[in-house]
Parts: sequence; structure tokens; C-alpha cells
Amino acid sequence: MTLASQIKHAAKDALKVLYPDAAIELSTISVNQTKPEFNGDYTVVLFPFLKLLRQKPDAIGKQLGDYLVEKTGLFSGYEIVRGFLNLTVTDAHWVSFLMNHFTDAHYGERSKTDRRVMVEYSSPNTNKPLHFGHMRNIFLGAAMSEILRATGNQVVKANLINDRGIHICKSMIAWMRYADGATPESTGIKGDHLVGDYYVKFNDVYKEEIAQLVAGGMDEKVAEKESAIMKDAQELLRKWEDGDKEVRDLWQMMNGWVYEGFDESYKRLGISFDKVYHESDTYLLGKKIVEGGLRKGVLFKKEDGSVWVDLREDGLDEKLLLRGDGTSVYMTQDLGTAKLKYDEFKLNQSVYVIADEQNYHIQVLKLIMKKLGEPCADGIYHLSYGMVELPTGKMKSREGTVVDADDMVSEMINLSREQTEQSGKTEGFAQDELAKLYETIGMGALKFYLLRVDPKKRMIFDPKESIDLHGYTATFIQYAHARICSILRKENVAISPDCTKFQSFVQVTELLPLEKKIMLALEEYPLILSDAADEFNPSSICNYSFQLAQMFNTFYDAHSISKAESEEKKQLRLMIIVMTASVLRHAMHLMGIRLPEKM
RNA sequence: GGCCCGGUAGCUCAGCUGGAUAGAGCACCAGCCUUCUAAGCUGGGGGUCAUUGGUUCGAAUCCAAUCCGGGUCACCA
Repeated sequence: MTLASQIKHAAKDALKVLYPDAAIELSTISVNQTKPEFNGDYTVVLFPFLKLLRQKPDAIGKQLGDYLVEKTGLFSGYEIVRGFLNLTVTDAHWVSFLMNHFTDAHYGERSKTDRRVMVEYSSPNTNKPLHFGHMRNIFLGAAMSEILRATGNQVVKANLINDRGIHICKSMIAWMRYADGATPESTGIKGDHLVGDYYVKFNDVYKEEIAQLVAGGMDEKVAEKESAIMKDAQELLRKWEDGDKEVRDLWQMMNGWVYEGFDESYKRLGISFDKVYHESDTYLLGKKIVEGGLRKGVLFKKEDGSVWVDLREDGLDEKLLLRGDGTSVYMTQDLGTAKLKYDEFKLNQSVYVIADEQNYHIQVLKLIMKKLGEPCADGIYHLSYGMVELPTGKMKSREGTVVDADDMVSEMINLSREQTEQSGKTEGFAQDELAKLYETIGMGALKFYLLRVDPKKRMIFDPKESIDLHGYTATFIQYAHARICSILRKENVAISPDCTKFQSFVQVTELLPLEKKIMLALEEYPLILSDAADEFNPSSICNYSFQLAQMFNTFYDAHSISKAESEEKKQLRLMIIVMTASVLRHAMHLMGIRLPEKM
């Protein structure tokens, strides 16, 4: 239990004793951290009690304050300021808090349970390389997986690869026509980029053909359907569905190139999956579910043979589930995959990390599953995130404004190298250590930039700002961590020291405000982590980590650790910074960000 | 038009289960390196929390309406 909620309960018990006739609910008691301009650590707001107790705030505050100080032993004193009871926690409590937790590498985690959660993220199409928008998805999914794991869940990280459909056929057609047999090996181009190049080529040719047809007097809508290259692509899709060997072979070869490229990108991003689904394997499964729904009478068939679900009583529309010719649509395959996931892992929750433009789609998916009585329905959760936009407008691959993921990664790493060289902090590093450091800094900055914003909000990606390694960035946190490690090195203290070494030194009574401030923040970490899990929002952890790093920097500037006023103080401060570094490492690890010991 | 999401400093964002004088970062101005890493620290200017009304001891936070921006409502995925 957090200190704040301990205080809440203590206050409730106290009021019950002090005012036996008044029934004070726990929910009417509000406990916050005391604002820095006042004395105290935690504040109980007295206003809600005025009516119930028919007393003035000062009177209630005095009774409550006296009682709490006397009976709990948790507080050394209190002040009442205009209806707020500011309680000061004893220094002894903080010291024992430190002793109990400062070497715990798992501090803040919840104990493990049997709750099974799948987090599906990335889920790329195989016709083009990953771009910047995908990175928000990927980092969110990876971070949430770690956060859910740290809060007690059994997590399965899943990737559903959209490897079939007209989009990949477009790349295939263009490759057949224009590539002259080019392969990643023959060209030296990364596989996903090579295939992406032909997707772009397709669109160029397509646009040109439409323009010509329109110039010849054809209506644009008709021209879009009459374009020769588009017809070829559709023909190719039909052949693929029929299982045409040549087409399937080409498809397999080109997808193989893309997978190699993706694997390289994932590796560089520090991303992995426990389970990979391919849409080509799962897209037929939904049909069975639809047939079952028909038999149950939950779904209905129209004259042309198409199958629908009626969602009008839920305030939505009718929704198509199978085409008249029996082929499946997007929703059909998602029904199948949802059930497959559930059956395979007996999931309590299935998280979909998908952009908010699909809010409606997931809502419908969940609703249909519910109507069909599928047990997976309740566990479906859409982690919806806003689009990433450029300052100039939206990122759309066809408009040429796309920022490629691989390029972005390289750019960040280059920048961290320039920055480090410029600051002259390369001394004492071996070449390979430096390379690793640049990657740690560059990737950290990238991940942090994308995770520090509330997922549900749209965000603007300003290339200039994103490469800033000052201020509210991972670099800032990494730097604070490196400074701590530097002190620990000089004091011969291990990063995760043996706590018994410190036992004898804990007799400190007078805590400085800045010492206490950091401990207050450390005490809060489990709650921050817990909230991030409950709200599916890693940004609060970014925020917290930055603030904690900032507190350390302020402390570092104001008070010396190695030359503290006394040996006891020095030991206390060492414990504080050991725990600070440990919490920062834990928090950043959840985001997939490493903290160097030297930079 | 229906439904969903957003609007807080010049810019990018916190704060939103109601609590004290609304906070960071960037940018701008002024200071701080013979002392543990200046990728840092301290101070300053900068706000009608979109607007209006309501709820109450108290509203950026809750409710309603309005305005602005985005998304979505396909036999596309």
C-alpha cells in the first residue's frame, strides 16, 4: 500500500474515533502530496468534513493532526493552513523505507499472477518498409508488454503480418514488369525497401495510366478501374487465391525479402515477438465462425448470398461479414484471428495496438464476438493511438512525405555521435563501446520522444525537435544515471550493492528537503507503474522518470554526496542515489531504453 | 449529418477519479564549471486552461450547449 493510501485509512480511523456519530466515507478523504511552498509531506483536505462534523476547519485539523501524530507514530508534526492539514512524515520512516527497498531491482512491480494477456502490435503490411508512424505503434506495444509483465501479467507479444491482399500484388506486378530479376542480393538493397520501391513504382505507373485515360476523355472513376496495371494486379490476386504455383512462389520469395528486412529493423529497434501470425494462414478461419453464427441465427444472409450482422439496436449499422462470392473481408479474418488467439493462449485480455482510425472497426469486432457468444469478446481491448503527423501535414506514404524508420534510426545514432564528439566526452572509451553508446543514446531519444506523449493524442513529429538531446528527453535521464554511476564508481559502491554494508550507518535524523523530496518520489514509483498499466499509458512513466532525474540533478548541484557533512549523511545519500538509479533503470527498461554507466 | 477523440504559455506537451498562487521542455533574457560528468543547475519574462452557462465551500478537471480541429460511418485493408 502506498503511503498516501495508508494516510487515508489512518485519517478515516482517526475520524471514526474522534467523531463516532459522523460517518465519514473513505472516498471523502482526499490526500495529496503537500505543495512545495508549504511545510509538510502529505496533505489532508479538511473542507469535505465541515458539514458532516459541523466544526471549523482549524478545529478539525487540530484534533485530527494531534490524533495522527500521537497514535500512528508516522508523523513528526503538522501545520494547518487555510483548511489544509499538512502532515510531516518522520525522518525515521523515510530512512527505513530506503533500507527496505534501495537494493530491490524489482521495486515497484506487482507479484505475478496467472492472468494472461496478449499484446498485438506492429502488424505490418509486406509491401513496404516500416515508416515513422509504425514506430509509435511498435514502441507502444513493446512498452505496454513490459509494463503489463511488470504488473503481474503473463504477456504474449504478438505480431500479425498482413502478408496477402492487393497491396502485395501491386509490388509483385511492378517487380515482374520492371525489375529485370533484381533481388536484395543483386542490388544490395534491403529487402523491404526493394519491395517498397516497386510498390512506389506501381503507383507511379498507375497514376500515369489514369492520367492518360482521363486525357483521352475517360471519367476518372472509370479510369481507375480500367488502368491496365491495376487490372493486372487484380488478376494476380485472383491467381493467388486460386493457389497458382508460380504466383505463390513469387509471393513467397518477395515476402521473404521483406521479412529479412523487417527482422533487421526489429533487431535494430530492440523489438521481439513471442508469436507471429500470418494473415494468409488465418484469413479463412473467420468463415467458420460466420457459418456458426448463421446457424445460430445471429447473422443473416441476403439474396446475393452475402452474410451480414445487424448492429442497429446497438446504435450501429449492418456490417458485411462475407461477400456474395463467399470470400472474406477484413472483419472476417479478424474474427478468426481473435478466436485463434483466445483458443491458443486462453487469454484474459487481448490488447490490439492499432491507430485510432480503426476505433470503429474494433468496436464492431468486439460487438460481433459478443453477439456470437464467443468467450474472447470481453477481453478485447483496443489500445488506440493518435496518428503521427509532420509539421507540414499528415504522413502518407503515397505523398512522399513519409519518414522511413531505418533512416530515422540512422539519423538519431549519427546525431548522438556528433553530439558526443562535440562535447569531448569520448575519452576512455574503446571504439566498440562508443558505437554501442551512440546507439543507446540515439535509440533512447527516439523511443522516448514517441512514448512521452499520451497515446490517444495525435502527435506532431517535428524532425528538428525530435533530435534535440536536451531537456525532456531520454538523454537527460541517461545523463543523470551516468552521473550517479560515476559517483558510485569513485566511492567503490556497486550499482546494486549489498544492503548489509549500509545497515550500520543508518542513524541519520535530520533529512534535508531535497533528500526527502527524492525519497517521496521514489515512494511513489509503484503507484506510477500501476497506473500506467491500468490506463495503458506509458507516457506517465516517461514523465515520472524525467522528474526523478531532474530532482537528482538539482540535488547533485546543491549538495555533495562524496563530501557530505558526515559519514552517516554520505551513506544515506549513497543509498538514495543507488535507489534513484535503480528506479530509473527499471522505468526506462520498460520503455526499451538502456541507461549507460558512462557517457 | 450520426458516433468517437482532442482544444492548456510563441512551439511541443504534463496536470483531468474536483483542492492551496495552473506546471515542464524548447525558444528568449540574466547568472553558475580551480570542488562528485555544464548532455547540468539557479533565476526571469510569457496564460481569458476554446467560448458560454450550470453543479459547490472550491472547477483546467464534473455536466450541458456552442465554436474550432481530427477520425470514422466501404462487397478497401
